[in-house]
Amino acid sequence: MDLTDYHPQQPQPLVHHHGNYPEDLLTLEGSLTSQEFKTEPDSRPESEESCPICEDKVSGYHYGLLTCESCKGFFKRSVQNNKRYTCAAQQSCPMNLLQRKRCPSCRFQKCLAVGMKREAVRADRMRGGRNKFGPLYRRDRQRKQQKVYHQANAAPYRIKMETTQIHRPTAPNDPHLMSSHTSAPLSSDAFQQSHMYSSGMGQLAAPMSLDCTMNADRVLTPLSLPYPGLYDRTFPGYLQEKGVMPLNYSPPSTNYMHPTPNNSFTPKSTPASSLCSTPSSTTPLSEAPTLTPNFLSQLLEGDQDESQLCAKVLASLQREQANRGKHDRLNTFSIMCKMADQTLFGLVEWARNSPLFKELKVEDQMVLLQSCWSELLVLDHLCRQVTYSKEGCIYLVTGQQIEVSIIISQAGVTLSSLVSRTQDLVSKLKAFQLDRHEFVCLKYLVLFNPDVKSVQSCRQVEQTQERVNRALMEHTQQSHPRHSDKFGQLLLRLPEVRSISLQVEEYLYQRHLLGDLPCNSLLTEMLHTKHS
DNA sequence: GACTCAGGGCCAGCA
DNA sequence: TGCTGGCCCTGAGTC
Repeated sequence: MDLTDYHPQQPQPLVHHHGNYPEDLLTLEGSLTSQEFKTEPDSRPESEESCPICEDKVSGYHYGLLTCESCKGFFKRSVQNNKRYTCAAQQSCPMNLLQRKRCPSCRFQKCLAVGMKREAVRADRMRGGRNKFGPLYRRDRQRKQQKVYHQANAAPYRIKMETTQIHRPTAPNDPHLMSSHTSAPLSSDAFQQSHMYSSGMGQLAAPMSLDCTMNADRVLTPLSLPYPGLYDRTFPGYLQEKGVMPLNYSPPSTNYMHPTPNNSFTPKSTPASSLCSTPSSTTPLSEAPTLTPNFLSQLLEGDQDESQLCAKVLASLQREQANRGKHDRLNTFSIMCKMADQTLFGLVEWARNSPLFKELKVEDQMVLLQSCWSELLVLDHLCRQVTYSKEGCIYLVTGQQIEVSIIISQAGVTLSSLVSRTQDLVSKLKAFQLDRHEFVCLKYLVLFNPDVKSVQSCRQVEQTQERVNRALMEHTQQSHPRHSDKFGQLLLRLPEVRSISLQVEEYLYQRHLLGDLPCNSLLTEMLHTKHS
């Protein structure tokens, strides 16, 4: 599937799926009865794993993940020869061992979607040696080993969530899960055992055919968290996902309404691709001409593709689920972490691919990213809300919306205030008609922070920040000449972003200390680095 | 220094 | 003729 040519109007699932994704991973059909992920639990050893692209036998780690030899070669040739494929069909061709040759476009897009990395293909074509993804591969292996261990040890503590969902008055195919289900009485399900979910998220989760299990750590974890639900406030998307998107998560395919960037709702469109879609006259994103188009274009270059991120998250969750037994699914908090982790990976990738960022020393790159990762995550969430969310709702990276009022009504004091705080920020940014240029500038301003300790090329960082600052100022002046204060107003929002992000970090760190965070995640590494 | 393993190259087979 | 995919080579990292 060629994402650049993606047609949102096509009647596709919420998240366009690639090839042979299990149908019910992506639809809500039979959510109560088909909660079980149809993919067979995969307990096979790594060597027998199937390629995430074509299901052929995996031959090792290639360009970022375990793939077969054939997809390795295909990906290498495609990148090296700078191939531009076009899909003759609907950019959703099935991809398996027999059909992988039929559509190189969809094959290549699937390679990217599941996480193969262009940058792992060496530009200098040097042979041999190890690549820079060594730690990533190690982490992946550790995670797999952990899964095996987990499967062997966690079973006795599991509490199936389905038992409490069975009685929910939930229309399985109802796309408006959040709104139509959130009013359902909160079952006394295992959610409530969790401080994480105690603020009503279980309720939100339930309608989404939550099939999460309670792992040993969840059951045994003390309920007294210093910041219950903070994560939810700051990452409402993830919060919803934790209920909304268990690994057998099935985005509604039939009636689900995908918002277009102008906040209207269009049935069955794909919001994910719209971030990078051609700006329309009604779209706040990317609509304004700029005084510094080249520089702004440079900033926008390599900006994350929402649809790819979406597909990546789904693919990652699917793989995770496939590697687990059906009684050993990730709990919702783990799913949230997984999503945050994937989003973070995307943000790190975005930064590392940025020409401006590449100019910095690697040490400086690391220090800067370690300093601002949580702010980038918050900004990412805010942008998603400004771009796609319906009034009074929170938009998930998975394309679904959840009513804020429901969260607040069920949440504790801290959570409620945080949700309100985040939503206030969203409202302000919406009022400013924050466009994509401005959003990217804010990300760069956060990233290029010369005040970060131990940055060696402080001057360089400062100059870049000033440059972005100027570009943002000029852009806001041109795009909103009547709103002369917009530039200043946007900058004034950054401290609030910072504040929220710090609370998120604090919350996550507390959960980490309680052993709730998945090991070997980028998220954990970032938290560790900052607290060490 | 041997081993590991991931990226690159080669080339027969195929459409 | 160009693409595919299996096999082998290479060399940085690890033990």
